[in-house]
Amino acid sequence: MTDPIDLGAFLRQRGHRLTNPRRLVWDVLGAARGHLTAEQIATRVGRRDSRINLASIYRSLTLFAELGLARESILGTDGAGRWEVAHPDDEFHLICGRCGDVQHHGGDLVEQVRSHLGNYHAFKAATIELSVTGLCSSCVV
Amino acid sequence: MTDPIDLGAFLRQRGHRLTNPRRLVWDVLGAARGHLTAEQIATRVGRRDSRINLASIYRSLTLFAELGLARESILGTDGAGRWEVAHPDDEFHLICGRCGDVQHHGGDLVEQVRSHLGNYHAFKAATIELSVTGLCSSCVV
DNA sequence: TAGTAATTGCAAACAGTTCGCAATTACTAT
DNA sequence: ATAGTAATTGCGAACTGTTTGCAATTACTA
Repeated sequence: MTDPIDLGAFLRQRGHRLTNPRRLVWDVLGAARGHLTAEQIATRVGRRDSRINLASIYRSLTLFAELGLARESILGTDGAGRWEVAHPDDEFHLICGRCGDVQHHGGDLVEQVRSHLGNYHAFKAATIELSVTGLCSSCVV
Repeated sequence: MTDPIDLGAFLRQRGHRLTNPRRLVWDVLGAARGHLTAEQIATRVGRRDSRINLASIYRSLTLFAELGLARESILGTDGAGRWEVAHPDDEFHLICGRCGDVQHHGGDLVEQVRSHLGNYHAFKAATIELSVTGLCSSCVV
């Protein structure tokens, strides 16, 4: 649980408005424990206000990403973007090939990767997208 | 440079046929130094035989992937798949945010990641997709 | 060389996302 | 509280990347 942000103030400070679509998308994103596709977000938002359009979901997500509030990653090869509340960069994704679930993991792994890149490859990493497909502990049987 | 494969024999052994689209896609893929989108492959194949359809490019690529000859990865957020000749899993991608180029790198980094996952997360990794966005040495200035 | 099943080209379908525009709405300054 | 104004929405239509159905073609086998 990170600090609850005052979304209205945050947006207004940057010249944006707090609207219903944005509030609901933000709520859904915050309540989700994992990654959500735009479609999933739309469904959950729609349960609360069915008038909200899919295009507005995308627009909200794009805005949140620009403001650093949310994050998109392309996980797996199904071509759909998954969204989540922005988290520090030092996390990676474990995608179970059987149950399809996406787990987050923190720790020093990504930091190791970052220093390796700097030391051996003279590459200044901005974002590190580390996605691993495999079998999670409950599926490996 | 890996061993030049006899594509015809390889395919026939597995009950497939060597066709013009497949040969040309394979040639293009082998001649490319980096990742190619399906569109790029289609353009290059088209220079050699303009009758070849985009759908056949996709079908060839899909087949090659199933047979382990080629590999798709979703790099960046533009949503387009990039294809390349299959390489051992222990490589990672450095995507330069300025010049847009994609570099391959081998080494022990991916192996470190794999063992970390096994040791600390009980996760049996199948494919490791490690993509890093940042600034490459010539762009970091 | 003929037979047959795999493969192609084409066009149409599809999924996910973006865009143009008129109608609406949140905020600002009275 | 209210009116004004620019940001934002909903809608549908466009767009990109990819897949699919099907008749015509083609590579392999015998």
